Amino acid sequence: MINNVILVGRLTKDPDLRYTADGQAVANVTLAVARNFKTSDGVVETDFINCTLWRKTAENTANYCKKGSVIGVTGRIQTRNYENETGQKIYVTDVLAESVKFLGTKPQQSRELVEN
Amino acid sequence: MINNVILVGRLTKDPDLRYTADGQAVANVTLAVARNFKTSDGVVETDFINCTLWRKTAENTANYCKKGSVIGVTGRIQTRNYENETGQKIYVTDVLAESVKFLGTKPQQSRELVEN
Amino acid sequence: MINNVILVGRLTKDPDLRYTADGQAVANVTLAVARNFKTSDGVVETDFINCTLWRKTAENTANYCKKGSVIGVTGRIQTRNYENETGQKIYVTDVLAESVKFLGTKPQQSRELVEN
Amino acid sequence: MINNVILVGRLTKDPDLRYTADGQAVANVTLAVARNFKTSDGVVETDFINCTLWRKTAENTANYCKKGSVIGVTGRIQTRNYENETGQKIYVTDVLAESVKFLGTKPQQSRELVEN
DNA sequence: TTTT
DNA sequence: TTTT
Repeated sequence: MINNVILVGRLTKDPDLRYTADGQAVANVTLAVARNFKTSDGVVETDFINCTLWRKTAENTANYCKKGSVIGVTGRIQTRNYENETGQKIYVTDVLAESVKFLGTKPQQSRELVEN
Repeated sequence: MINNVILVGRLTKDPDLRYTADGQAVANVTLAVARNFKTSDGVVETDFINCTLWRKTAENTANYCKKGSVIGVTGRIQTRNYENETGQKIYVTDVLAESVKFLGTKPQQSRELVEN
Repeated sequence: MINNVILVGRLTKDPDLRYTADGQAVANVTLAVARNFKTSDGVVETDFINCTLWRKTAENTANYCKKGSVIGVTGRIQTRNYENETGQKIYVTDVLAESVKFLGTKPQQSRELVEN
Repeated sequence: MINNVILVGRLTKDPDLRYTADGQAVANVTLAVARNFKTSDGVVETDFINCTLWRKTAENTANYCKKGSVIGVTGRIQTRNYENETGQKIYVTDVLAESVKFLGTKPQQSRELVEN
């Protein structure tokens, strides 16, 4: 079945790189992605999307990107759930990155050129 | 910023259609999307992805689709959070559908034709 | 740079499988993809999109699909150009498939559930 | 049927803005999109993808972008054909833009962070 | 709360 | 836990 995601957004903090027990690099980042439309009272909201990166992609992103960096991510949505300490079921959704592209770090004035 | 999702999967239950106070139709569905790869022990896992549909898209999907229907969804990831009764912060991620395509209901033998 | 395509459409003819001089399987297919909107005079038009498949993807698609099959393709747009016999420059654009998913063969009543 | 494209690339020249007989703005641009992989002899090739923009999207892109600008485009592939003066059938494929996002103009050091 |  |  098809499951494809493409994001361009800004890192909310430095990538958090770790290694699994068997030595696989893994990093988690959160992308702030401003919406292209406003609420009824004119506010631009932002979605905060968690992404999981593996291996070289994780290491390279940790090396080249930091809080505020603009990156493009392609990947797929993944879901899982677990029970927390209090026995409550917690549902987790994030994006498993297949590729990451570094798009810059400057106070970049990205600008929406569409109107429908 | 860019935020695009494309999914093809199966409804885990009948669409749940409601109306907001001001009369907007809204439906929630969950798509079961089998992964295209197996775990290290050969299991095909499935992601369960919640989608929110509005207006005509919500009504049409509720009319034409049911548990087991295969649909294609394009849209964007949205996130929000709230505090539950016990004061715990709950993070919610789902897909805001922009279009929905009905792709059939049969015991459809979808088959992956890729190998990398 | 980012270049991602997702298509669901119908094969206009049986896949055409060949092998390169060094034994790589390659297949060309054309996908008929009906548009989700009508012309000003109410006609639904169709785009005919050429796709190139390689290796296992080519062989599996040739084995499992035929004229009329509905498939999903993810991949990227590629362009090239050459001069024909009369010295005229010919520009060619097609989709390099990264994955192909077989979605059925029946006279499938795919139905658009969106309206904006 | 599904037909979705997402591109991030660089304008090969200034947008070419025109108006149809009935006053609709339309612009054509070509995006240079470097591939994320090399040929067998280590060359990074580039695809040159024609895009058609309409109305506000056309006008805004013509106003804010120029040769070298990096933009993100979402849209769909469209195909058409015609006979040229010599009676030869010419097939044309381009991307009908649904949204355009301006991502900067600097000699932007976009960098691929993936490896597969 | 999960579909075939 | 949120970026500019």
